[in-house]
Amino acid sequence: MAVAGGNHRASRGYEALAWPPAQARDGAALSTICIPASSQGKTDLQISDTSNPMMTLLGQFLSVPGKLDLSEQQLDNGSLPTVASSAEFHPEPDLQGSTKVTLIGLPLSSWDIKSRKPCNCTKSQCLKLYCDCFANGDFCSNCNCNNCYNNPLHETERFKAIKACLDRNPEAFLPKIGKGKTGDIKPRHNKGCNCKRSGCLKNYCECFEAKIMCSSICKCIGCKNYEESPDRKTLMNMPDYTDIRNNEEDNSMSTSAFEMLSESRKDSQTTACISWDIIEATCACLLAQAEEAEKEAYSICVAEQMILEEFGRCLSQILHSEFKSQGVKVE
DNA sequence: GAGTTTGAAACT
DNA sequence: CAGTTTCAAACTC
Repeated sequence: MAVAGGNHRASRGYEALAWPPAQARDGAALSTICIPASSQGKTDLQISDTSNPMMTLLGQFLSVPGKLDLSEQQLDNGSLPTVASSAEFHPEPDLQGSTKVTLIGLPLSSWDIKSRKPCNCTKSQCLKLYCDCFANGDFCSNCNCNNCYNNPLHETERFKAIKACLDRNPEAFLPKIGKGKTGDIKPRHNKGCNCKRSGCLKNYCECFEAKIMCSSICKCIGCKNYEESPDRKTLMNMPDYTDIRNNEEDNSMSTSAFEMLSESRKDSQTTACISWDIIEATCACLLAQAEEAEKEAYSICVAEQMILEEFGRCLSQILHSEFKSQGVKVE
């Protein structure tokens, strides 16, 4: 997910969105976002400040169950609503362990779901991207990890870790496998791999692991993971690799989950969905701003402005991701 | 199951 | 930004 933070503050679109509005800077209470649960698992947001075009726009884009109420007091004392503890946060019953969307609200591909395995982290506390659970935006569940902080009992630490990851890389939680350039049929790794010794024909290679070819953006050395590679063809003829061949057939029909989602979203205009992890990450960013303001002993007014500005950046990034996934160019 | 290899992520 | 270290998964024996 591309929630803004750190060096990402001058993000594209932020200025154009003109957030926060002037009237929100003079000590007014923070806007409240109420997200009523629905039997279908999602519904439109109810925005308390409907006179605010940004909030209205948010309401059009966000569609999640539960209720998230960001009050001034909560931000002041750091008691942001959390999945585990907040009396004002009512998640769906299957929130944990069965999240089927990524941090930017995209459904997990079949590959993502299939690859969901218990982690074995020992040193990272499951709060770094080394941990697949954390990287996928999930809590650890039925894992074999030690000293795990990637759970509802350590949400403060988890928020901070998410914030730190997003500061380093605003796209840290975006799916690694994307659609590629406009017009491309097959998916490709968004960053490309950097393999040196595996020939990109072992699961060490993220491209190979995702059952896709390496592309021009890969920086691999001695790559054998390309269409006409003899080594790759030999490998594909081995019995254990039937699923890779099937995956290629799927790709050739241009029906990846990612593309299907994009197409369905185009049809539905502005309907979209974000995960709890987006909300968590956004809260983490807001909390960080509140903590910074407190640390610097800023006035409540300034603190509110900082938080609102951060909120605006988060919204900007969420919308950017949304536009990007729908193929809408926003500059 | 233990040890080794690998490359992404994190750090300097 | 490049080089180094850390980390956990993949792999080998």
